Amino acid sequence: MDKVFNPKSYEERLYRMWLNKGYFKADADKSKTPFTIVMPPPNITGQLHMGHALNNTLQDIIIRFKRMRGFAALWLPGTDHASIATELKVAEQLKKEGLDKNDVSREYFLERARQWKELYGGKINDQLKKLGSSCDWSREAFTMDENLSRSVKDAFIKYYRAGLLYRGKRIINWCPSCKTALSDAEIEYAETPSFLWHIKYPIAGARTDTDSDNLTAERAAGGGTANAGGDADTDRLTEYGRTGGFIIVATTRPETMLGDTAVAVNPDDARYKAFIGRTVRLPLTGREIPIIADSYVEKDFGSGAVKITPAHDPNDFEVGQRHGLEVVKVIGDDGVMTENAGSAYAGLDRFVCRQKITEDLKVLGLLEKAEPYTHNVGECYRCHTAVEPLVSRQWFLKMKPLAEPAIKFVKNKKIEFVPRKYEKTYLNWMNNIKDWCVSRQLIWGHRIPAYYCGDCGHTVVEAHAPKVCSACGSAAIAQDEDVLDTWFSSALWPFSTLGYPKKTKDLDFFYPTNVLVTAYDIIPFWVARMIFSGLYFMKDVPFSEVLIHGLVRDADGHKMSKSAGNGIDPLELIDRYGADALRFSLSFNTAPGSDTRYSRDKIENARNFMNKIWNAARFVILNGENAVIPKPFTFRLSDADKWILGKLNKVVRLTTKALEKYDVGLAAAKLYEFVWDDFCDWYIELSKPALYSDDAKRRGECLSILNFVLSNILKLLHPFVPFITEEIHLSLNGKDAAADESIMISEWPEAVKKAAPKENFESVIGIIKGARNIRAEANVPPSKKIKLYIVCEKEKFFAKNVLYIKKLCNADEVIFTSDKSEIKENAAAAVFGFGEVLIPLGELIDAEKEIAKLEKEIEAAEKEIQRGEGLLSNPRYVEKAPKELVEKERAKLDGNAGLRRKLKERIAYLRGEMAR
RNA sequence: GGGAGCAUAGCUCAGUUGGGAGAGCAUCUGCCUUACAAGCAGAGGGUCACAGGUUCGAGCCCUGUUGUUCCCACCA
Repeated sequence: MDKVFNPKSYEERLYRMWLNKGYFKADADKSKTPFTIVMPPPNITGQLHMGHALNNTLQDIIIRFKRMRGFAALWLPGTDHASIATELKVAEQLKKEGLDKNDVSREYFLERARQWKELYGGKINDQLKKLGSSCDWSREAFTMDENLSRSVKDAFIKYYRAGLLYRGKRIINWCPSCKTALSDAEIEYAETPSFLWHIKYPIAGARTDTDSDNLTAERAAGGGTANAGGDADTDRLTEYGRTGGFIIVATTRPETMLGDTAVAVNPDDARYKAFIGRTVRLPLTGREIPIIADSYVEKDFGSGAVKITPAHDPNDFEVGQRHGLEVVKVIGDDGVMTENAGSAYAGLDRFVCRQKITEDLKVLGLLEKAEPYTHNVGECYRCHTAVEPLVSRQWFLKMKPLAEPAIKFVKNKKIEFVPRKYEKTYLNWMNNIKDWCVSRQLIWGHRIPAYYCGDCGHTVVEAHAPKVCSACGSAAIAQDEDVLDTWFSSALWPFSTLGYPKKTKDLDFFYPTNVLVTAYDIIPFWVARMIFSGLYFMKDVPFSEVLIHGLVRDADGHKMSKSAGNGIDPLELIDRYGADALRFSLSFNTAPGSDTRYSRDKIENARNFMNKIWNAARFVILNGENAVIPKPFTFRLSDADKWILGKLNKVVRLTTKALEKYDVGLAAAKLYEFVWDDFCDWYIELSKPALYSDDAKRRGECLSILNFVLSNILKLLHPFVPFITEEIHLSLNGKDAAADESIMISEWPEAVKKAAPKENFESVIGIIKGARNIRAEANVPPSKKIKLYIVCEKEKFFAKNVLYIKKLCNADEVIFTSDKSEIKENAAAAVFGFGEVLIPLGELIDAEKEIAKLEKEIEAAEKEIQRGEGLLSNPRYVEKAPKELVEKERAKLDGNAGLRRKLKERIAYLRGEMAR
């Protein structure tokens, strides 16, 4: 073994070795129980970030643990085509070559996208390998592979035939600059200061000068600053009930008024009740539109009356649907006003038009006021152009029938969320679900398998294009231009990757999968959709558990992101500290499901721990050279051996239990504590007297236990830190040919028998700690040897372990006594489990200081006594609290009373000494 | 606006069914003791956000308040 811990010297080599030996491969081996995890497929545009590192570390810990537990453990990796993200990258690339996405053919674009995927798509998987991910790369899947594309087609066709897919008009978010539809997730909201314009809409039949003809006349006459008729009209504004008045509507987007097809008020709004069913004359157009009642309108916002523009607002669109309103599209795909906007406005940019309309309304006296107003404006996440909601034709998946079983199976605990609280996030979303718009106006993705007849309009949904229309026989058949939402194929991932729609052996064996590991932010997008898809196509849950983890944030609690520049690059961390340190830092000191703030401290601490393990192993291996080492448990165990084996048993149980519950944070913490505190700080130190002695037999026995505990530690730690544990495992067993196999395929440790210590070895440790404390407080130089008195009744037990005490306290003389009065020296004392430790300090002792210290201890003891007496004198406590607890309290009280007595004796003694 | 979470040591966070508050980092003191200074030994540090309630007993359960974070919607 190298003298220094240097992960770079072995990580790559070991990963290659694992790959070559085929340890990651999982077969449908009927003699074993399957355990399956499908990896959340990273985007092919992805670069490994801390989120991926956390996600995949967790999965690798679980799958390595299960593999060691004897399962046919499959971790299935793959990548996602990431429709829009990739399309943007490719379009960007084309742009650099002076090409516009819209000017090249579909085929050319797809070819370029495929090339892009070949070049960059595998990058993230190479990065996952650096992390140590033990996935079965032979099964690596891609959402646009032939098999998976077949699943997508199959799913679409089955949904369609079941009547769950329909085509309809809906408002979508459109970027007039990129000229593409955007999904909700691709919109960013920015607080933008603007105005809330209050516009007067004349009740039809009233005398007004609002027709566009009049406006033209007004302009021709050179007017425009004031309107003579305006003042008279203003008087009428507040008198809603009077014929010939106005209704005031408030809007942040005046340009859309040209497409208004109604004004809506709340049905319970007393101010407007009388107007419902009447009409207003839409200013600037002269169109007459109805006043309708809809509960969507809030009485207290703005004027309480809303202009309804079904073509350019999602909510208005729904209102329009409910009331059968006309949809007038006044803004085009390019953000320019259409002919429907009228001759005065057609051809204007939407924002120029807004300006002109407010001016025109002012001229007409129809602008009541412009109130400063800050609101959220949706922007294209890429070019930050304000998105324009537009009506278009899309495919929708009916969600209600699919959501129902998806809710039921979670409520019935057929699928469990870990931690439990995320079930609420899921159910909340499922219960409020709307039909899913699955079509996207993009090129890169799964093209919708729908064909339309150019002659009769007949629609056919088939895996292959029909030659002629089945309805009219025409050959003019064209496929739908759109592709499917990326999440449509992701939703099928747990079974499409295993061969669906074919009934393969793998699908039969590995489905349903066991646990899905992902961050909470994609529960709605992905987890929910996999659940209803799995239930629909496989008639079974896609996984029985969902392990949710949090996000990795920076030291200040902000989300790590490229644009903010606060991200830490996991590859750089691996390079500098090693993959194991990165992995351990992500599993240690974290709670399931909550975000972690990540800073350099954490990985440095983890690296230090790796270094600790490395050196402990070196200690064991170096001492074992040329030694005859018997098999463990073939000899009489020392008290220290029994103690460490008892501790090992405990940590085996705790770690196993924690990992069964996927609580890696707890498992890591318990292992850390055991390795560092119990094994390194105590057992290794305790082993030194034996190892440095001339007793070859005892030396071998001690080494036997050291080897045993160390090799168990390595196995327990292996899922967390696979590289270092493998490297040490191979060195440790270098001489033993049978054991010279990878730790990856070794068995998970079980608790051993014969380990429980007969006597409480903890009190030996107590003695040592007490003595060290005295030394430190009294500033006894570490090199100075001391004399130690142990006052207790169990001399035999401690005498057996006196070597440890001498070594670890640096004492050259240990004297046992049961009668303290025999000690005729000036000494400082400490109390341990069964008695007291005294160290004669001669001139070094400061009696005053010692007395002060003892008095403080008496104070503490008295507080405890008071507490205990209080409790025990309370009859309700004695009556109701568990008996063992009451007994424990009584014993404690006795102990404290004894302690107080001893301390007082001690003070009296010191005072006597001082008087002398 | 709807929903969820969080509030514990200077910092980052654990704390299982209610039964005397823990870790890592940081701080202070002393040590290169032949595995490890990326280390060893020792020490200090908390009104468990606030106010009530249930209970013999509350960091934990209930109600309210304050602060804070996230998700969804995006209200003209």
